[in-house]
Amino acid sequence: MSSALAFEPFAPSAGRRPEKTEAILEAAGQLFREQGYGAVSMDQIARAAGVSKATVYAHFESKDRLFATMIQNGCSAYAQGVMPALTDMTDVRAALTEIARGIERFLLAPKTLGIYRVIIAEGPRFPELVNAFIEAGPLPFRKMLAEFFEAANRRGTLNVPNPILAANQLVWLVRGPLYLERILNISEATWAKQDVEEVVTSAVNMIMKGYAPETRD
Amino acid sequence: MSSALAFEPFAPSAGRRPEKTEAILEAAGQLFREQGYGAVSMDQIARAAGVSKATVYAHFESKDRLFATMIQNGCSAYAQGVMPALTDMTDVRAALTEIARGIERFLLAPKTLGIYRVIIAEGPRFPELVNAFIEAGPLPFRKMLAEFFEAANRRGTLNVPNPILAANQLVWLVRGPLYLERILNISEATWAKQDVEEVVTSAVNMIMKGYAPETRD
DNA sequence: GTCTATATTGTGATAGAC
DNA sequence: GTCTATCACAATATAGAC
Repeated sequence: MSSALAFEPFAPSAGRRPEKTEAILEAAGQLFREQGYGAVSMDQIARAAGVSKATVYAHFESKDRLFATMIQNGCSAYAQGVMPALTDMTDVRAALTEIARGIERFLLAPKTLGIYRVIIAEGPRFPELVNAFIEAGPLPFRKMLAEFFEAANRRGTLNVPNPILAANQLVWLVRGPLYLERILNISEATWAKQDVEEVVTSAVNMIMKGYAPETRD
Repeated sequence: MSSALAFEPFAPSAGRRPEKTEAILEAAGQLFREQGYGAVSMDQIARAAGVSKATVYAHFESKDRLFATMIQNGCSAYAQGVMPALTDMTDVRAALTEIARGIERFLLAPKTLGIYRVIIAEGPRFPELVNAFIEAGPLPFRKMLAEFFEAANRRGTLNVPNPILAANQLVWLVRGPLYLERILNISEATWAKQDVEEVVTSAVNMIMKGYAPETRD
């Protein structure tokens, strides 16, 4: 029923109207991200896209394939949106703060969290999808951050023995304190929420102090 | 179809065999955690538990209710297993290391991650379940860690302006670098995995340096 | 290609014997 | 309470007209 999905970026225009393909993908994406794979029917998708169910099947051979294509689409956006411009390296604190804000803006955005939700949920059933997701998003992002730390090492502005680990730490120092409350939509009454600015500032401080060049220990 | 679930710890022995209740819950728990709510049928659960489907319905009035009870069960285990004994406070580094190891052992265990997977996946459909989960697990754990940092403040061994934030940071400094690779079962080839000991040691270092008492900045 | 109407399978839930 | 056999329905997928 699954497990044999190809991952071309989706070949358009074999006679099909691109506008409808787009509408179907967008509707499916929103529904899947909000409600998950199992809870969404092809009828709902067709209705939300303003087409008939048969048309959906003319564009995508199965629900599995539509789901896979939607994730692929999201990953492309992920890979693009997640790459901030790291031009200015003169002020490390400023650069780290910029990166931290980018992490908050993108990795904690509802759309990104929706993709995470559905990838985590359906990962066991779609192993190839997990790999495609990792390679399109987290992996290049982690690499880019590691390169930032390596550059700081060369300049002597930081002392980072394991840049990959430091990249993960920075991501999760920002993301972690806000992750649960956002991906689970926790009510304010239940869970005292964290202040975004404080999370960002503190994360930058932790990295600066933890990897300060004049370490005596 | 959902949204009105009560959350008593499940009243047993209204004539039902406790052993079968247990078998059903265990089978359902494992299947739900591994495959998610939608992908598991009541037939599968009955077969895995070694009973008939009608028996499952004699013990649990619906699939929703069975799911909710299973999550509740998992949360109790969560609340118990997650609370380490924080007796010795003389050596802060040793205490932090012990806590960090506990985080790795419990919050990254397959069973815990399975509960997270299914909670994240079905959260939007079961809001009450999310609250119950938060109050049974993450909330008391965060509070306990925050109290640890407050105690360290009083002793002067650490200087932590926001103990709740610090608690989140410690959790995610350990959990974050290992989270994706474990909850998504990423293959070694795709994602260079982190070394557990290094993650733990570095997390403790970050906290110690970031919240050292003699801060000059 | 796109629609309406339909075939078919799987699944949540139940009736009735013991 | 537990089983076998069955219902009722929803959802994936398709046939056939245009």
